[in-house]
Amino acid sequence: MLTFDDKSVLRNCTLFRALDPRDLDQVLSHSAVLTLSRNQQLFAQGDPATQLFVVIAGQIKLSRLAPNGDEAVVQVFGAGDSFAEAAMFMGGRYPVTASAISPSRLVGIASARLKAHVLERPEIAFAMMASMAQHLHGLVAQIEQMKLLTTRQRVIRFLIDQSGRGDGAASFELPHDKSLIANRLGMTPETFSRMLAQLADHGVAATGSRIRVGDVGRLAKLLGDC
Amino acid sequence: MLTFDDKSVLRNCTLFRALDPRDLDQVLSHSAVLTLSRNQQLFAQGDPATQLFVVIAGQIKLSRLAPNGDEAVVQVFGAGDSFAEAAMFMGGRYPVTASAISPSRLVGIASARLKAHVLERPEIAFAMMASMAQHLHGLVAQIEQMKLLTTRQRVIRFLIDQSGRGDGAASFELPHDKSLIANRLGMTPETFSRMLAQLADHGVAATGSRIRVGDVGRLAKLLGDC
DNA sequence: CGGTTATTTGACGGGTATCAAACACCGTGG
DNA sequence: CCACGGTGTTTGATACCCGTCAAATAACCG
Repeated sequence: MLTFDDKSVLRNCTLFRALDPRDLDQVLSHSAVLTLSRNQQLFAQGDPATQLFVVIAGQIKLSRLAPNGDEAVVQVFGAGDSFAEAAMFMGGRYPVTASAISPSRLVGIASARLKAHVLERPEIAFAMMASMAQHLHGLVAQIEQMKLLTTRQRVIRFLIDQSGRGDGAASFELPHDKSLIANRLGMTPETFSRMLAQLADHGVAATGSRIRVGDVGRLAKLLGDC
Repeated sequence: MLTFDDKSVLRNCTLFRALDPRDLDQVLSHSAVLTLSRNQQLFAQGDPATQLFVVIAGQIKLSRLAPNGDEAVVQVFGAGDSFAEAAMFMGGRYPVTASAISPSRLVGIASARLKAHVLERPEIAFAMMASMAQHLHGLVAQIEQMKLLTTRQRVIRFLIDQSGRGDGAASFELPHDKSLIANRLGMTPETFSRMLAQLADHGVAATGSRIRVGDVGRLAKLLGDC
């Protein structure tokens, strides 16, 4: 059942922000709330796609699995993010596997129901398309990164992104396990660890999952040099 | 001006296939036809995004440019494909650069106009979302490739894809310059050339842009081995 | 506290990028 | 028809980044 806090997240999430409360209630009237423990799978690549999801709390990772067991993390979503909007148009199969990387709470919305709503209220379609556009942009950025940045540059860029600032000092927690971050950045955990160690010479101190950057601007300059 | 042949392409393209002819005419009533010569740019990364496009003939590449001039090709579209649907929801800026890699003909459709149509006919929104979903899937597949396949595997997979078959012999033309293909696959032209040369031992003969594969199934098996 | 999982560190080898030069291809103009 | 410049492709030699394997250490959790 949706709590009051749940609704507050949903009212402000990217996908539903533009909807008026009445429409939102309509959409949510038959939604299911799900709770996942760490590492629990939500759906697997190839499963029939019947719902899209909005994260209320926790973190969900979308990944693809190779026959040999290797995993490629495609995206990670947190509170307020929605995913699998595309699924309802992809011939009914999820193209990725989704699992929780921390205890999570989310709502699942039946695609069929949502389709019906779109026909009545096209504004919902705009919200979905905006959300999909954002995902597209994220994937494009990722491809760009992998194609024209070295591992060191990707790590630097990741740190700058996480710092949320353009210059000065910063301190923050890594959003999840280092090995998962390494995967997201397209490198091995070993390499990620080494890069982090190297950056100590440039004002980056890592103690556990806490990162302290002396000067973000200096990192940005380092990015340019190569 | 739209010729009869142009319309025939548009009627069958992924984006408009589901539309009834009357709606299509409506949508196209204020569209612009564009002709681009090889290497001519359609729009640049950062330009205000006012239109989406459908390719009638030729090929368009979407790429991102690094400050140092390096280029990352993100996708290549041919006749019947549409692109930049997402732009109308991305704050008004194209996130990539688009240019023709062969003489091309395309229609540009004003996003504002299309938005208005969606409000009247939500079915159009479904078509757009389906198209965006396909793009999403393509990008996910690309990320997966780069993350868990070696250069050789990517070349093999590319050849299998191009062959359009699952087994037996095949012969086909490469869709464009080898250096562009190399970029798409995330490797240098030199490496691509060498990989192709290596594959001669496995029934792949390349003479110019014509590829002859002795047995596609054998290639698929090779993919699995590593 | 013990056992499991993450992370670090080291040594090593191979796969790719890089640089450089030779070569093929193609449309142009003489 | 051939010479010619430009572009694209191939081939070779070299360097080095990064993945792999292995072991030690640290962090985590019941």
